[in-house]
Amino acid sequence: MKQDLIEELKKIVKSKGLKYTKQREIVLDVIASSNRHLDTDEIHRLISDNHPDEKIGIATVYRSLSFLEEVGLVSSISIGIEPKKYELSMKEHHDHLICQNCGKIVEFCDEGIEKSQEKIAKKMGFKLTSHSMYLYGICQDCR
Amino acid sequence: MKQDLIEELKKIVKSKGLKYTKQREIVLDVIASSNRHLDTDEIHRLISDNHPDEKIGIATVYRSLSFLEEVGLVSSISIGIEPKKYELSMKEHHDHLICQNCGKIVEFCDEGIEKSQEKIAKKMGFKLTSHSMYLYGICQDCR
DNA sequence: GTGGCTGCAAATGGTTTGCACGACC
DNA sequence: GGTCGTGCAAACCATTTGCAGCCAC
Repeated sequence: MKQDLIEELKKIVKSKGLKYTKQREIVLDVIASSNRHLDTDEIHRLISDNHPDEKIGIATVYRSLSFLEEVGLVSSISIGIEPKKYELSMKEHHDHLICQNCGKIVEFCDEGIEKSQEKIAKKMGFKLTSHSMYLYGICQDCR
Repeated sequence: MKQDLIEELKKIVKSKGLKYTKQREIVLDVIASSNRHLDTDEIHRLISDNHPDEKIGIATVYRSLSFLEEVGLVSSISIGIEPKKYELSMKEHHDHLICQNCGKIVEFCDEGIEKSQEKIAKKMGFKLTSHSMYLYGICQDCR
């Protein structure tokens, strides 16, 4: 599955007449390998940890993240005072529950909600392409 | 309703032993008066427009926004490269359908989805306070 | 070979902070 | 009167950018 992502990246890069680089692959790999949402700093740190042989400048991390987000492989979001966090966007679809106190993000997927969304879109004459949903609240640990 | 917010703000401020100031009221008022999500710049600009008599430094805008967010009167979010945007968190709830072609935004509210959200939150141990949902697609006129 | 990409360091610009004055309780 | 809040400008710092060398194609 991580391999699929890399193939996807290669395809995108080629179709745009751009270059495939180890750096872009590593940034994507780090995000794909994490089961959490990562902020820029964590991503940079994880690269040093997981790929000690490679040296990737912070500027390249930023450039890669922008690139990956622009082509739709990753997406980012920032809630309240939390720093911007990145995650894979091709990951099986999911929505988010966010604790307003500790910033914890829990992912979930609900068939019923997906169906309702389609129904509403149709009623309004929209052809849906994607969506994002964020539920805010206080998690068990913070109450 | 805007009056209710101001009362709420006065109560919060008093309960914390802090001071009630015109500036905090104006920042809250500007956000409450808008039907869109506003970024910091727009908020600062709107203050100059709607309250030409008052001069509020940008630093105060930031401090007021942090304060209002901290006490839960407003909330902020940033998705992708979009700048951080603020909105009332107590506002009557609604969701959004956005046309990716012409930018049209249609608001709606669906009872079924709200119910499903509550159900999920409960299952995950969250106490919900609010949520935001954005459906992206192409509207009838643009097809 | 050539254009895009990287690393470095400098520049940028949005956000925060220190301080003295003014406003609120 | 004593604090807290504000305005201003300087400080900060995460992010972006310019440039020379490097690498993928």
